[in-house]
Amino acid sequence: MDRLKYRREFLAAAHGQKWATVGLVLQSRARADENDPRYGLTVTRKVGNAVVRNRARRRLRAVAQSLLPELGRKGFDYVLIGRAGTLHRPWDALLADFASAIEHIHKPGRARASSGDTHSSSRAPRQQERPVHGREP
RNA sequence: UCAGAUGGCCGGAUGGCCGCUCCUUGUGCCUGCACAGGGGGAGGAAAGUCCGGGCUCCACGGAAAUACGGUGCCGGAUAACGUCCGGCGAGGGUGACCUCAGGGAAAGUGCCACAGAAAGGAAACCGCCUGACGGGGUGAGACUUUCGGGUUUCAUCCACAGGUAAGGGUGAAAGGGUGCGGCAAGAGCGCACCGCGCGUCCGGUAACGGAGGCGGCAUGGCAAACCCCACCGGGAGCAAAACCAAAUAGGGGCGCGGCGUCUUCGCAAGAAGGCAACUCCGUUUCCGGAAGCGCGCCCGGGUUGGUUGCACGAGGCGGCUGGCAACAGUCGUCCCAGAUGAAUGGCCAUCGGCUGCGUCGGUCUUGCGGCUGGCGUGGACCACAGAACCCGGCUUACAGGCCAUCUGACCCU
Repeated sequence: MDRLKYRREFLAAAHGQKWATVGLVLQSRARADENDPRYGLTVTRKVGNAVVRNRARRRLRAVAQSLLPELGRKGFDYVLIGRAGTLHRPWDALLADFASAIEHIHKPGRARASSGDTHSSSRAPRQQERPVHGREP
């Protein structure tokens, strides 16, 4: 599974759908293709020192690698953001956090952007999905 | 046994399931990737980025000076250091041992708050002492008297003039300290010892130490105030730097072509021919050149991606030799992280540790309670902390534990 590597990809995801839970914050963006889902990780200095940030990032990576193949949709980028609760959240609860977050993001009533249809998403005025396409070459 | 001192070391373990990265071997459509087997994969501080180097680029005639910055007892170690080792001196501790920004204050300038009389070529606030033929007050005595007093002597107080740094008081610090003599009272005024300074001899590579001599106290403290002296230092940093590949707007260079207009052919694109030259320069024309234009090529720079730099090194471990040691030499052996939105792990179980509670013992104590051991049980419990070019240090953080040597008490033999 590919990971996000460039700053502009993270910025694009930050403008997409977003859902926060106790253990993590999930952001997503619909790409204009039908490739496998990708993920990126973000843990800011606010969470703690380098050791704490590394541990939080590894837990989030394990979450993404275990659940994303079945829950992630093709053509989507997901960014998992660590928070203070990521470190001591029980493992099952952390998995449940991710599952509920991805469910909320793809819920049909929330935004039609979740359908993966890029043309309808550009017409939807709820979220700033449009600059994503403008930025992509 | 208890309390310490110094030095060194470790800093969770085992298993299962699922993953990451690098190397290597094999197979496969062998470019790139996939699969399988094997192997490596965070620290003592990886941290702070405070010093010193290697390496890279830039600058530079060797270098020196000025400025600026740093270092500062002596000797040694080292690639180098502000580091380390061994000494010296001063201070602290019963001791093992620890601490020290430890050059120069008779080169100069400056500062020494508050308090205090005075803070630096001394100074008289209190105190102590002396003074008369003199001034004032009080008391006592003597003489005299017209009984109001007067004269005079002594003591004492005040004022005055001087002497005095021993004492008090102020202060971080008051111009050597202690003792004896001396003196009106005092004072290095004299003497002895200590301190200080100067030179001699001895020991030591030296810092420095020791002995004896002279001086007779002059030279207060602060240099982490300026400063002086000695020594060291060019600047920036791996996001350094080199290379490759793309796609670009603009820049520079080279080469070629060309400009306007008319006619003919052609739907057009364009072709052929004639006439002729917009701006600048060579005074003008001719002619030539240059720039503006187009095309092609090249150069350099920036952006993005990739590769190198980049892990065989002032390398680790062990032995021997030299040295008190830091360390050096030599022999053997080993290859030991290499990520880049950043790998080195996620989850579970068992053990271990820590800690709270309960309970049962042991021991010390009058007791409260302390120490220690067993069992049960609980705990988002598990120190500080994550390589980023690499080394040598320093500093800071750190649950718990181990080892060695040494010191001081107490007990036993």
